[in-house]
Amino acid sequence: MSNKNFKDGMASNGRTQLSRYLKRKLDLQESHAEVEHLIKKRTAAELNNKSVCDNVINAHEQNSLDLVLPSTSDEDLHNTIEPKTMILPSPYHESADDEDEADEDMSDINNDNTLKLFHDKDCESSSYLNVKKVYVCMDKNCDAIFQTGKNGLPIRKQKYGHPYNNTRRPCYILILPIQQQFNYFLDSGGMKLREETNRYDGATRGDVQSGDCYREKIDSDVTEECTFTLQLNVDGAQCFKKSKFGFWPFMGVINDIPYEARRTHMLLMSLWFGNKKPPGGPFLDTSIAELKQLDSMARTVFLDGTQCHGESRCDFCLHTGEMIKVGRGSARAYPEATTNPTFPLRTIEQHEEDLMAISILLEKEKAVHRIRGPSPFLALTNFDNVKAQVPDYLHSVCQGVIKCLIQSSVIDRENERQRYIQQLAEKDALIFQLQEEIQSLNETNPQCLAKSLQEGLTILQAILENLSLPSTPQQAFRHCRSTDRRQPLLHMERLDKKKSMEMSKIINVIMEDFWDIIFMSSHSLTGKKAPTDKSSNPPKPAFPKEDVEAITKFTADYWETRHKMVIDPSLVSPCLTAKLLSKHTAKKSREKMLAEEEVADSE
DNA sequence: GAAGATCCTTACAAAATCAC
DNA sequence: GTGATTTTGTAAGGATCTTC
Repeated sequence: MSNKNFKDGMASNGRTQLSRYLKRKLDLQESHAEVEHLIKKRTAAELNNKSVCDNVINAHEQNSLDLVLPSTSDEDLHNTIEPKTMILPSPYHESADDEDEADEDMSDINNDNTLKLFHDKDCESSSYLNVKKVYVCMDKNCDAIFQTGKNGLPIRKQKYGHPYNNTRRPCYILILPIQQQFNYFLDSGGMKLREETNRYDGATRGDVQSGDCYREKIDSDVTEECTFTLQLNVDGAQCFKKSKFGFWPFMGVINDIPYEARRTHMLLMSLWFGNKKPPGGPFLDTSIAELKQLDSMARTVFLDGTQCHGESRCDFCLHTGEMIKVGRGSARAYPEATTNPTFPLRTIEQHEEDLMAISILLEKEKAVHRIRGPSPFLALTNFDNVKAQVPDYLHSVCQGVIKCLIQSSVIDRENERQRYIQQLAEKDALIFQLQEEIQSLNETNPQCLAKSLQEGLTILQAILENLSLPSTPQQAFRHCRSTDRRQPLLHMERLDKKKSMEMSKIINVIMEDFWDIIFMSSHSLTGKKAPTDKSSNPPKPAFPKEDVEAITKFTADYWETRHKMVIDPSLVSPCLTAKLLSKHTAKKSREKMLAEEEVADSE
């Protein structure tokens, strides 16, 4: 900000920084007397530097505006009056001494009585960085500014709004001095950083400095070599997940320095903390009532327009939009225009005409081309209310087109999923039908499956007696039944390899006859969890104890009758374990093979 | 009947638990 | 503490089935 411009802004009568709207009114002599009166009052207040309240520029979700601020050189800064904060003129400023008179002036511009409630004395001042703190009513539906006492804290009994409750976490706005931050930036070599980026070659595309709008500003007469431009950004965030309290920083990013420097030299202009969205506040000419309607679009509040889904919401043209039915309600849509040219583009001249029309209507609630009143940003020098706006990336793109595309994709996926679910249900029905057939067959031929091992061994006995192979366990079983048990027996605690294999084969045959691979692969001998099983899965259930005892008894009987040996029952256990292991391995092998086939099919 | 694929059996190792 | 037991995994080889 140049020293000259800054001084002009600080010490002039304020007319040069009036909004175009007010200047226009001045030119047309519609309200010449009242405006002059206002200017006179405000200028006095500014020179006394008693208030910074008008400097608070609250924006709302994900809005970005471009404005041009004349800069000061390093040298100029030392000659500049060191204000506590940078003063941007506002028609709402008033001194605390002539409160009543100022209230009348404010009411001429904005009928919102809430604006009358704020005075500089209602700020809590900080000794560090000259931060001002403005307390706002914590009530959800009230944006009244709390009057503060001598200690800087809100007094309990408030003239307007609700009484201050010091047991509740307060809502407040921190107003940080922009000028002081800007000085720090310049003291840190800001001018040098600017010179580094002032080498646009006309061909290389960048994020900001190669933009047409930016180049137009830079190449125009309104800027000087030491001019800095800013992007204004604001968005809100919760302090932590599920917190009712959030904070909304209003920040300025200096365009005219390298990207990394932009991130390290951001200007924090104001900070809202509270359990609700930030009020337009006494610093802006937006009514509190309209602010209550604000649900997402800060841009509309701070530029004083309708909401994003309102009529003529496009920031760049006068497309009014069309109402379409959505569900049980309706919504405004902006279909692609088929005519060419489509709709006239917005211009600053048309914007001023709209503001004039509004002033004639004197009805704040009626919007003209979605404009309800002059934007407070118009008070900024060289601020183009139309060109300064950039597309609302968050709401127009992320929550607009992209959201629709994602939803469309999700719907396709959901339809596909429903088809698969239906096919799966048909397969399940088929399986259920086959199971019923199997059950029916079992019932008509009960000898196919035994209900217990004991019952099965009885059936097995009947079958074995019809076989003639002496080496089979079946015949051995028959043999063991017919052998004279009075012969002397040999007690065996270990078996040689040949007999061990024979025992394994006998047990394999018995188990194969009575259980399928699913049952055997899903049971272990004892039901204990495998030491090598690191998963959290439960251990396999134990094999039925009575069945183990039956097999052991049968094997012992067989050995006794076949080989005239009394075997140690513990010799049977490894054979059972080995069989269960083989089925387990086989099942795993099949599953692995199927998985590989599925992978191959999918590829 | 030969060749290949698939399944089963066996041996061995690792790790944890249990009984002594 | 030590050895036995149990469970699981891997690898190798054999048995069985399928195809030609």
